[in-house]
Amino acid sequence: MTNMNKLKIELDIDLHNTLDSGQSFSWQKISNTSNTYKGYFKDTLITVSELNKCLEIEIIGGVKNINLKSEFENYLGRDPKYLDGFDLLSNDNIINPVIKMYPKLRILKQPKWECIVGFITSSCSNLPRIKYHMKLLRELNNYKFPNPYEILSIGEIKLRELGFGFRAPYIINIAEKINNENIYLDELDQISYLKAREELVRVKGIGRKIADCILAYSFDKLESFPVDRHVLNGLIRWYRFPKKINPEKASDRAMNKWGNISSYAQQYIFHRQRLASRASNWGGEHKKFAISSDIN
DNA sequence: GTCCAGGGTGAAA
DNA sequence: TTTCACCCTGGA
Repeated sequence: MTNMNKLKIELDIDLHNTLDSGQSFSWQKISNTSNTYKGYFKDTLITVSELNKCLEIEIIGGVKNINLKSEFENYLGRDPKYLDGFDLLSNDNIINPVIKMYPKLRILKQPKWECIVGFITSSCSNLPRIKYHMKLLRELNNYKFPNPYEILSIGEIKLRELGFGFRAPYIINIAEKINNENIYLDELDQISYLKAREELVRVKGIGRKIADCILAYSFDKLESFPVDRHVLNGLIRWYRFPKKINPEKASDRAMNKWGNISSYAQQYIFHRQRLASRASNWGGEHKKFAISSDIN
């Protein structure tokens, strides 16, 4: 007898570094030893397991009338190896070893609204806390992620009670905008990266970094190069960007270098920087990356 | 107990 | 261009 709630997808993907390292705030590893993640995909509660060159998905709860296979496959984005300009990355001394280490890392195409709320929430916070806040929003709304209208009825005061702090009015603000302009998100999808970014940055609470994250991780605009403090340090350290360059200028410069594959360049640099700092926290060197191009 | 930083942003100096 | 407040939490 087969379990109707289980299905397989023939994709070879690094779940940990794709689902659970900063792009998305929906996933929780179910145990330290497994390679299984649990979370809501749209409003369907599932577990995803990384098996030998394929994924096994099980529906646990929530909305069930969904074409999970094709929608989840779309969510997982595209294999970067086949994207235009990938050789720019594999020929890069700094990035090449990271690709070798994380060959199955992907950039997601997340549901837009949830991604927007997530990254506004991320400002000056940390991963566990962001995930906790996003979970609270679902719990408040019968385990469906509240749409803009529902966010408005929750209201700023309640959001502050939940711990969103200074981010609460920002979330209300964009909920109002989207609630008033029904097609806003679809329009952003249609226009160029640059126009979409200009539009997002006009919204109070969304600056350059958050706009870039949203465009890269849910709008499939891979020209985007989000610069946070880790990536900024990486660019300065490995690419000799000026020591006092500001994040926006650094992002411009990086986009200029990596063009339409910038978001992947950013992910690899992010992972490299994280590993390097983790290694130094252990008091050791990161041997795998101790190559001649490593400056200082 | 105090201090500080955590994938930022916006307003004022 | 630089500085600072904004919420809240956990660790030093």
